[in-house]
Amino acid sequence: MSATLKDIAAYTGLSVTQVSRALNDHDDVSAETKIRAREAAIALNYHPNLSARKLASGRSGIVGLVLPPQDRTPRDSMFVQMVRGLSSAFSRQGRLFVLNAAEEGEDVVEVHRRLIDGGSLDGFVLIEPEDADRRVAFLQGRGVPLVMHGRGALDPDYPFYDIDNIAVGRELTEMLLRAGHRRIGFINGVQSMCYVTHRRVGWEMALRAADLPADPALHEHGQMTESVGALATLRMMSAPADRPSALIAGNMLIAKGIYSALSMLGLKVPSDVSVVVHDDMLPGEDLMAMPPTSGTRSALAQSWEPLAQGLIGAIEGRPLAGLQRVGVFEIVDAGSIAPPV
Amino acid sequence: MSATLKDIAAYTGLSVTQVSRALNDHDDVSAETKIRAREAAIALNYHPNLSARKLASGRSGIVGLVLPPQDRTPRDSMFVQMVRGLSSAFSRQGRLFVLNAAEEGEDVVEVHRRLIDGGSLDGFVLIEPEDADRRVAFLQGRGVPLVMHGRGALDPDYPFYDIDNIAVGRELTEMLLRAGHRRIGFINGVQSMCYVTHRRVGWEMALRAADLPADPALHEHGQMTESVGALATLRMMSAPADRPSALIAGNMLIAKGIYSALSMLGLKVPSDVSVVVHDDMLPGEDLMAMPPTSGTRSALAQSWEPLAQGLIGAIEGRPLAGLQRVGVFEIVDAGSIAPPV
DNA sequence: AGGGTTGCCCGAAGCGTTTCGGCTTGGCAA
DNA sequence: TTGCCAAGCCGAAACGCTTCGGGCAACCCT
Repeated sequence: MSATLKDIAAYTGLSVTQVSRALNDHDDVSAETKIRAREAAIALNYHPNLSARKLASGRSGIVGLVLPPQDRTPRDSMFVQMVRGLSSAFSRQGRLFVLNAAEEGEDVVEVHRRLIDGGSLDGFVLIEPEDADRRVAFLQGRGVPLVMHGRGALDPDYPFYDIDNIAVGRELTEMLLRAGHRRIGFINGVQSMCYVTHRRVGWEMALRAADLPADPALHEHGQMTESVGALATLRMMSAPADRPSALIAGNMLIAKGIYSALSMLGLKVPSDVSVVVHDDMLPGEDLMAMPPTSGTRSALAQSWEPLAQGLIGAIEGRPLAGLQRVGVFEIVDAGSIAPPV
Repeated sequence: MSATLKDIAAYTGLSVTQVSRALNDHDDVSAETKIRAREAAIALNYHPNLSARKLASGRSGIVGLVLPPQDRTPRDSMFVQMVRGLSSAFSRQGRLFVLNAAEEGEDVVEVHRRLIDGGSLDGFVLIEPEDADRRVAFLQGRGVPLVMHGRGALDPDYPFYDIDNIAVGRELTEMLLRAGHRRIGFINGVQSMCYVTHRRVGWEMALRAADLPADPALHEHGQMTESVGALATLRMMSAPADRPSALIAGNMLIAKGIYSALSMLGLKVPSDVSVVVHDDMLPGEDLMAMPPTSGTRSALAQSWEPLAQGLIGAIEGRPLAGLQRVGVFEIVDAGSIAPPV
C-alpha cells in the first residue's frame, strides 16, 4: 500500500492538515515546510488517494469522453489519435481519462447522466458539436464542466478548442480565385458537422465577395472517404459545360478520391484541374503516396493538449474567455494550383 | 446532487447501515426491507458514490487498460473496436473503464504503477501478451487483478480469454493438406505476438504429422498489412521450383495483399494457388470487396464480453480455473481451395 | 503599551460508504 | 421458567483527504 498523509505527517512532525496544504501548494505554508513535505512525499512514495480526495473536495480528478454510439465517421485512426492524445494530455496533468462508448441505440445524454450520477467525473470532453446540443444543455444544467472539440455556434457559451473553419473555407476558395478560377467545386464532409457548415459558409463568402454565385451543384456533402471523393468528382466533372475548373477537398481522403477520379478521366493536376485540400495531418501510410497538394493545414494532433487545458480550466472555475481557444492553420503552396485552361 | 444512503435511510425509516446492506444484497436483511430499500433508491434516484465506496471498501469499480506506447499494429480499427467493446461491456456491469495511453518512450509498467498508486483502479485488462510479461509480474506482485487478451504461455497462471491459436494454425494447414497440397506457405503476423507463434507451431505440427518439412522459406513474419502480404507472396512465388501451391494468410489484410500479388502474377485462386485465411471479422468497408475465402473464423468482437467478465471475476476473487476461457472458431469453406496443379 | 496585521500552524469536522460488533426480539428446547 | 439461537436491525468507527475556524507568535503602527 501507498503511504498516506498521516505517514508523511508522522515522518515530518507536521500535522496532516499542514502536509495536505503544503503538497497542494496553498499559500499559508512556509517555503521550508513545503520543501520538507515534498521531500517526505517522495521518500515515502506517497501518491494521493483520488477517491479520498474526491470525497472530501468533490473533485475526483477523473474526466470523461463519451463516444457516439456508432461510427458515423469511418476514420478510426482519428479516434485512436484522439484517445491517445487526450489520455496523455490528461495524465500529464495528473488526471484520469475515462472512456465510455454509448451502446447502439442508447441516448448519449443518458450516458452522461449515468456517469455523473456515479459521482466520479469532474467534467467531459465533447466531440462532434451539434447546433442546439442536448449534451451541453444537460451538463450546463447540472453544473458539470465541459469542453468542446469544435463549436456548435460561432460564439458559444462554453469552453472549446476549434480552428476558424470559416476562414479555412474562405482561404481555400480564395487561393483558387486568385489563380483565376471561377467555377470552384467543394467536396465537403457530412452536413450535420458544424465545421463542415462553417467551411461551406467560408466558400460562399469568398465566392460572393468575388461576385460569383455559390452553385449548389458545385458543393457536395458526404462521408469523408476516398470513394465519396471520387464519386463526387465524377459527378461534377460529368456536367457537360459547367464543370468546375478547380476542386476543394474537405480532407486528405477526399483528395485522394479526387485524384483517382481525375486520373480515371484522364485529367491532370494542376494543368487540367486545380486541387486544394484542408489537411488534418493525420498519420497514415496510405496517404503518404499522394501527390503534394496546396491548401490549408492544421494538425489535429495539436488540439488535444489545449482541449485538456480547457477542461481543466473549466473545472477549476477559470473565466470562460480564456477557455475558448481558436487554433491557427497554415497555408501551403505545393503546386497543385494553376490558372484555368 | 444525487441522493445518498442517508436520504434513503430517512425516507424508509431504516438505518444507513441496513440500507447499505439491503442494497448490496447482504444476507441478514429481511426480504421486505430489501424491497423497500430498492424502491426508495429508485424513487430518490440514488446512485452509489464510487469514491466513497472505494474509500470504505477498497474497491472503486474502475478498471483500466494501458495502450502500448506506439502503434505497432497499424490496425487502428481494431483498437477502436476493442475500446468500444470493453467500455460497453464494463459499463453494463456498472464499472468505469479508464484508458491510458503510454507516452512515447515511457515504460508500460511504470504507467500501471502510477495508476494503482493513485489508488483508484481495481484491475487491468492487458493486451499483447509477452513471454515473460513484466506487467503480469508487477501486477501479481502487488496483488492487482488482471485479465489478458490472449496468453503468453499455453497454460498461464492468470485469467485470460483466448482462442486456440495452435489449433487455428493446424486446422488451416490441414485444410490444405487434405486437398493434396505439399508446399504450404504461411504469411503470419509479427514474431513477438504470442498468437502468431502459436499459429506457426500449429502449422509446423500439421506438416510434421504429414511427414513434411516446415520450410522456413515458406513462413513469413511481418505486420499484418496488405503490402506485407503482397510482398511476401511475391517473394515466395518467385522461387523458381519451390514455390508453394497454397498460402495461409494470418488475417484478412494479408489475404487481400495475397490476392493482389497473385493477380499481378497472373495466378488464379483457387485453380493456380489455394488460399486460406484466419478471419477476425473486423468490420471495414475495404474488406467487403474481397473474394470469399475458406479458412477459420472467430469474431474478435466476441472477446470483449468474456474479457470483462474475467476481470470482474478476478476482482471478486473467484477461482482462476473459471477465469481462463478459450473461445471457439468456425471452419469456413468458401471455395478458395482446390487440389494442386 | 495597546491594538491590528501577518505568517505559520493545528484540531476537528465532514465527505458517503462499508463493516464490526453488539443489541433486541421471538421462538423453541430443556 | 430459564437459556439459547437465529433473524433482523443499528451505532459507531474507519477509509484518506480537504477545509473551516481558530490559535499563537512576532511584527508594525500609532
